[in-house]
Amino acid sequence: MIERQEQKLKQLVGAAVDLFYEKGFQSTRISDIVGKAGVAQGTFYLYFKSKEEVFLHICNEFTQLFSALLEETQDLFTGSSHEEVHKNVHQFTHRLITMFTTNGKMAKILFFEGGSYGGQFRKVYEGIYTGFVDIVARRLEKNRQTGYISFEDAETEASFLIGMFDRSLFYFMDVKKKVDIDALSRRMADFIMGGLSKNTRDIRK
Amino acid sequence: MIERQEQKLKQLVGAAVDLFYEKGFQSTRISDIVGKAGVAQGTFYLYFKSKEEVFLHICNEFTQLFSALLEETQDLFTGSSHEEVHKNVHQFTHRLITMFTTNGKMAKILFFEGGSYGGQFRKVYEGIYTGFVDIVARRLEKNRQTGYISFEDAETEASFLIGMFDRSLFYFMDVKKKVDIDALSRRMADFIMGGLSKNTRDIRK
Amino acid sequence: MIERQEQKLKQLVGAAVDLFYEKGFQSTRISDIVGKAGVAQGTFYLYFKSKEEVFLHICNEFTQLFSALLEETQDLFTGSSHEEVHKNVHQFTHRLITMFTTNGKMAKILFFEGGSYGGQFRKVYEGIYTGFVDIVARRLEKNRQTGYISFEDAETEASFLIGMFDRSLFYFMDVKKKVDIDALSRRMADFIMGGLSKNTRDIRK
Amino acid sequence: MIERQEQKLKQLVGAAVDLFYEKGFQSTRISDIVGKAGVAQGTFYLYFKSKEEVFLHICNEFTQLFSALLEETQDLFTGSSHEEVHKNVHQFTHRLITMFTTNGKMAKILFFEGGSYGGQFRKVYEGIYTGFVDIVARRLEKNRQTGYISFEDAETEASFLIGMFDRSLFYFMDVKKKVDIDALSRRMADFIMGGLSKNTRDIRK
DNA sequence: TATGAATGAGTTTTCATTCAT
DNA sequence: AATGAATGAAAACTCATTCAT
Repeated sequence: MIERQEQKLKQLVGAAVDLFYEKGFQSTRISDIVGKAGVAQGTFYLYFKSKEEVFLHICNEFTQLFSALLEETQDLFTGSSHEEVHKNVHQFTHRLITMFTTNGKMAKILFFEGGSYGGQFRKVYEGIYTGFVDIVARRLEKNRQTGYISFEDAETEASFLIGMFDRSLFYFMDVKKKVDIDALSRRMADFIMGGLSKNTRDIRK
Repeated sequence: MIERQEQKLKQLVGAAVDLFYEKGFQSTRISDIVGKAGVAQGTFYLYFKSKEEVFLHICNEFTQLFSALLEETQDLFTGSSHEEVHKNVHQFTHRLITMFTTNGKMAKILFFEGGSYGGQFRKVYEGIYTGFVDIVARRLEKNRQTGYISFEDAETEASFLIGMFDRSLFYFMDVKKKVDIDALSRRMADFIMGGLSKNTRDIRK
Repeated sequence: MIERQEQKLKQLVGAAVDLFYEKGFQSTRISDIVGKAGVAQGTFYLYFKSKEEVFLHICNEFTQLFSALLEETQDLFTGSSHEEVHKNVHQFTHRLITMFTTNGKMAKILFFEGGSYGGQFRKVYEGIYTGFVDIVARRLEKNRQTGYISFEDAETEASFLIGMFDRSLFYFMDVKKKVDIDALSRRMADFIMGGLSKNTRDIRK
Repeated sequence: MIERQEQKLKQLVGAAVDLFYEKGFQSTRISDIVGKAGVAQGTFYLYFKSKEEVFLHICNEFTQLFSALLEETQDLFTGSSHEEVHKNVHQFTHRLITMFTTNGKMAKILFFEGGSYGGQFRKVYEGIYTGFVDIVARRLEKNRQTGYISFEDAETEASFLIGMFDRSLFYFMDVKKKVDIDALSRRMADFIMGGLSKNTRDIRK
C-alpha cells in the first residue's frame, strides 16, 4: 500500500522532470503531468500542494545529490605538489560533470528554469549558486598558502570556476548534445590550474 | 507626430525591460506593461503584435550592441608579447563588462529568460550564445601559433571563457548587486591568460 | 455520472438553440449560453471546443432528422393517377412542415444563420441545400415518364419547389407566428401539382 | 468640393458592399472598409454614424430600386387571355431577375445577411419581405375574378411565388454561379401560371 | 485513497469609436 | 474636411484547484 503511494509519487516526479525539461515550468500543465504519470487530475493534489511544490521537490532532490558531492571534496585544491593539486581538481571536475550529465534533466531544470527571472525559484537558485561559490571559495582560501594556487580574491575566482564549469557543460550538453566527460574534465582541470597559477607562474619564471 | 510615436515605443519598450527584468517574461502581463508605460491596453498592439514581439525587440537591441562590440575585437589574443596579449584581453573584458553593466537589464533578460527551458526564445538565445562561442573560438584559433596562448580545442576553451565571463558577471550584478569593473576585468584577464598558458608555461619551465 | 454529463450537454445545447434563435449566432456570447444553462464558463469547454462547435452540433442534429425524413419519401411524385401523385406530394409537404415546425428553432438556425453570408457555416448550409435540391430533382426525374408531372429541367424545378416550401413556411412561422399545417400543406401540394402540370394541361386541353 | 464628398461616399459604400458580400456584415471591419475605400479610419465617421448605418444605407438603395420596379408592375396577373397573363407574369419575372442579378451583391446582402437571426436588420428584412408579399397578394386579389388565375388565399400564394423566386434565383446565382435569365424567367412564369391554375384547369377539363 | 467533472478567476486580443492635429 | 493614433470595453478561452462520489 505504502509502496503504491511511493510509486505514484515517483511517477509524478518523473513525469514532471521530463515535462519541465521539455517544455519548461511555466508551459507545463498539471494535466500534462498527470497525463504522463497516468493518474487522475485530483491525485496530483494528494502528493503535492501545487505545481511549485513539485518543482521544489525536484530541486531538493538535485540539491541533495549536489551537496553530498561537494561534501566529499574536502581536498579540492590541496596537495603537496602541483601534480597532486591538479589530480584533485581533475577528480573534482570529473565527478561533477558525471553527476550533472547523469542527472541532466534535473540539473538543467534547476540551473536554467530556476535562474529564470521572476521565477518563483530565483531565491532557491541563488541560494544554491551562492552556496556553491562559497564552498569553492572556502576550499580555495584553505589552500592559499600552499603556493600551488594563487589568486587575489577567492570569491571572484570561485565565481570564475563555477561559471566556466556550469556554462561550458551546458553548452556541450544542450547545444552540442554530446559531452566527452574525460576530455572535458581534463581540459577544465588544465584551464583551472592555469588560471589559478598566474602569480606562481610569474614568480617562478 | 512621428516623435510622439517614437516616444510611445520607447515607453513601452522601457516598461517591458523593467518588468521582464523584475518579474520575468512569463509573469509579466500586457496590462503591467501598458500600465507602467502609461498608455491604454490597445495601444500596445499598435506597436507590437504580441508579448513575444517586444521580447524579441529587446533581444535584438541588445544583440546589435553586442555584435558591434564583438566586431571591434579583431585583435583579441593577438600581440607580440605576453604583456600585449594580456593588455588586449583585458581591454576586451573591460569593454564587455562595461557594456553588460550599462545594459544590465537587457543583458539579464536575454541571458536568463532567453535561456530558460521551454521558453519560446531558446533558439534566439542559443543562436547568440553559439555565435559568441564561435567568434571567440575563431579569435583563439587565429592566434594559436603566436606561442602566447595554448589550448587543445578552441571551441571548448571558448566555452570556458564565455562561461566564466557570463556567470561571474551576473553573480556580481545580481547576487552581490555590485560590480567593480576595473578589478573584475583585470582578474578575469589574469585568469584567462593563466588558463590559456597551460602548455606554454609547462614548456618554458 | 454519465447521465449527469448527458444532462449538462443537453442543457448547453438547449440554451444554445434558444439563444442562437433569439439573438443569432454572432450576437450570442458563451457567457449567455452558460448563464442560461446554469453551468460555469469553463464547463462549456468540457463539452465543446468553441462556439462554432455547438453550432455544428445543432446543425448535425437537424440534418439527421431531415435526412431521415427525406429517405422515407421514395415515392414522392409517383402514382398511377393524378390523384395518387397529389396525395403523395401532399403527404410529403405535410410531413416536412410538421418536422420543421416541431424543430422550428433548429430549422431556422440552420436555414437563416447558416445561410448568412460570410458565416463560417455557409459551406454546411450550401451542402444541405444542394443535397435537398438534388434529392428532389432525382425524385422528379424518376417520374418524368408517368405523364402526371411535366418539366423542362428537374434541377430548376426542384429549386422552385424547395424555395416555395422553405420561404413560405418561414414566412408563416416567423412573420405571421402562426402555421396552419393542414391548410398550408394542402395549398402547397395544389400549387406544386399545378406548377408541374404545365405541359400535361396544355396537351390535354 | 461637394463632388469630392460624393465620391468618398460612393467609395465607402462600394467597399462596404463588396466586403459585406464577401465576408458578411459581422466579419467586416471598419478598417477593412476604409482600407478598401482608400480613406482614413476617421473619415468613415464623417459619412456614417456606425457600421449599421452603412448597412442600412445599402439596404435602402436596394429597396428603392426594388420598390420602383414593383410600382411598375401594376398589371402583373392581368390580361384578357391566358396567354396575355402569362406574358405579363413572364415580363415580371424577367425584369425582377434582371434587377437582382444586376445588383447581385446588394440583393444577397439584404436577403441573406438581413434575414440572419438576431441580426439588427431582421426588422428591415421582414418589412421588405412582408411588403413584397403584400403587393403580390394585392395584385393576385385584383385579378381573382378574371378566371385566368385561381387560389384560395392570396397571401399564402404570394408567399409561394416569392419564395420560389427568391430562393431559386439565389440557388443559381450563389451555388451554381450561373444564371440563364431567359430560361429561368420563362420556366418561372410557366411554373407560376401552372401553380395558379389549379382550379381553372380542373373546371375547364 | 483515487477520481475527474466542475469551477471561475485571470489574460490576451480585437475593434468600433473618439479626438487632437 | 481629413487624418490616424489612441482608447478601453468586451469576449473567448485556459487551467490550477476543489470537491462530490
